[in-house]
Amino acid sequence: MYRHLERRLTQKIRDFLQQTYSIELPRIVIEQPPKVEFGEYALPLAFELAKKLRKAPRKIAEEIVAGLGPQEGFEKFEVAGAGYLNARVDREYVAKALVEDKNPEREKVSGKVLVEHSSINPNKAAHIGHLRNAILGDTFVRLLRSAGREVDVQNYIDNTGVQVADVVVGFLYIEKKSRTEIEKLIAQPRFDYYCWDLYARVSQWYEEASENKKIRLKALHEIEQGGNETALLADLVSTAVLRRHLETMDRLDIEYDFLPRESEILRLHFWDAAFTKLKESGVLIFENEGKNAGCWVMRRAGTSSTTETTEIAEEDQKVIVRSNGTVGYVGKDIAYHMWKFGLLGRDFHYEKFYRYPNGHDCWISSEQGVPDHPHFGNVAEIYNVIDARQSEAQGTVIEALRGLGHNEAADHYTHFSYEMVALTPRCAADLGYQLSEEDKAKSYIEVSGRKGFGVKADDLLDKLIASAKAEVDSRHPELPGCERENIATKIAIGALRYFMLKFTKNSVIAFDFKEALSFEGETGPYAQYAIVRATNIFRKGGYDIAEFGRSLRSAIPPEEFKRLLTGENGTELWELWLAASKTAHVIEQCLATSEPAYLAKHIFQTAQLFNTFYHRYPILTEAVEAKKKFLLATAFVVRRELMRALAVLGIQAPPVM
RNA sequence: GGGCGCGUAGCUCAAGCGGAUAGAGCAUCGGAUUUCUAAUCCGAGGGUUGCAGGUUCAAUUCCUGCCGCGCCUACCA
Repeated sequence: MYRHLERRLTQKIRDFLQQTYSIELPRIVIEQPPKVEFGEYALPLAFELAKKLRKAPRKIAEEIVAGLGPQEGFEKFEVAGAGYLNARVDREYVAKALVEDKNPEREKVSGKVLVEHSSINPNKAAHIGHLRNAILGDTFVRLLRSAGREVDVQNYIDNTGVQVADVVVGFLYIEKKSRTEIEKLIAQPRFDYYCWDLYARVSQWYEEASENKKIRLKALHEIEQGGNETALLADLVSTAVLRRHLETMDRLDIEYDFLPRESEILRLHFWDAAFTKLKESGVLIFENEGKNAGCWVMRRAGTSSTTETTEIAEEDQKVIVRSNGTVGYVGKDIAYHMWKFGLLGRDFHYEKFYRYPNGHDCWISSEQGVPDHPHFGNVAEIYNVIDARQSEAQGTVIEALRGLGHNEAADHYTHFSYEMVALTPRCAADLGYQLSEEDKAKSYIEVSGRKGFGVKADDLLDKLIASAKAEVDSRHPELPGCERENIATKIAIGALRYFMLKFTKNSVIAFDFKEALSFEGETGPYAQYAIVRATNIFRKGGYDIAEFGRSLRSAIPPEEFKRLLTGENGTELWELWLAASKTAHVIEQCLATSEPAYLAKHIFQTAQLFNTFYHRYPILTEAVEAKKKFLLATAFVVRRELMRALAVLGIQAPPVM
């Protein structure tokens, strides 16, 4: 509703400026006044116009106010401060629309969106850094879907890289395990934990003797080649770990539609198709001299050519194809992204891989595939949720697309970049790691899978559930065990997802158990609790919520809204209604800036307002029937909007807390 | 060396492409008719927004220079 009125206001001002001054402003800035007493929208446009019109800002604002005339949904316009144009909405109008829950139809944006997130190396358990990626990605998917976009979710699996090779080397050369023994291990719960430790040991083992590193290289080649025992084991291990990753993410209600694997990119020769096009278009250049002699190189993203020649300075070169003819990671990524946009002329084969409890199937790439499958790829727009360290590589892929002449694809390629999750020195010490003096002085320490240094996703989730469970047990001993477990799980997910979303993307999260395990203050459970409180009001009062919602349209006469939402107390209540009206507006803002944190903040603020309201107004004991109805309507609308917004963050409120 | 990002309360973070008195949570201290469950609420203290200039009616925000920190900068993936 808020968003709807804002658009209307923008249009109105545009028309007015055009008619009165024949001025067209490229952008009409609309802000929110610091206090609701000043109105709901503030426009500083008079300051901007002052120079053009050679008049005092205040004077201009006065002219605009005088000339605007009435507008549906608005009460009035006024001049404030040195020349702000403030708009007051018609509170009755907004409240009525909220009660009726009619959403003004938005313009449909067509074209499929592809979001790639998670992309965890399938060689060890997922850790908190992966959680941030997956939660950000999944939330962005939910934001897009709530805005009516059609979205495919992909999780890229690098199953032929060194990291998988390392674990296979560990099984074969350190533990000397047979295939049957490995299969037995896979059948055990949390095979990914086993690999976590083994991976750390292998990394150590490489340091011990240089010939060990040669074994690694041999294993890597065998895996890339395929059709041998090492490759078979790599597939066995990586598939098992991948399955574990899907299970872990499923605990957080994160699902994928398709898992493209590097093994198919290799074996279906995606690179060959891309290589031809890249050579033809001159994106790739064969280097004859210098340290990169014999390689196919391209210009690194962010470096600009100083001369008009095709030569690239050596330090600006990015090797795509090595002198031995093998292609590196970026090259495969270019081919993969050409496929995403339907520009490669090749496709994967597909088969089903994982079925979620709700019946949704997750597909995986394969060499053979099944005849009947959904179509992936060939989309209009893509978002890659990949951490900030990869921004140069991402930029290089975009530049390659541009070089191939696919500017439109490049324009619709978004690197959804975010910063890493690190550990506070205290947290690292709690986990039992020896810290150097240098590390202790740092504000945070980077996690390292290679060193086995980090917090595993499942461990964190287990801890959160246990901690929530203890609280639920003491509060609701009367409930059956499975229900308490259910509630604790919802609270744990709420806490974890909110924790990962409340920071803006480009701030490094210094992870700390105390903060992450907190259920008080700015946390997911705080917002869930507000919803539970609203639910309790209806339950205790003997109302059926759904039925109450249906009866609401006719229950309160419009003039009652006007009366109860004005005056000093009314304005306080109005702030809550106003917050509830902003869901669509905030979602739109999150999408425009690729920043889910705005929605998290908004939910928290709304929950805060609700809790204040809850304390100030005892509803069920309210003697005046009309006022009671209105207060119930307030609780109903806020509850509905909070649930809606939390659902977009992938958080559900439990029935009781 | 070059590129990108960051520096805001004791701590962790906000602040809508420059806007009105820079806001939250945690921590600390002091309070809340035993109520629609306190996973809550109210209040207090705490700031020269790293430093120095510049642009502007207006700078935490933009520009320049310093200081400090992080990441990237492999014929590894």
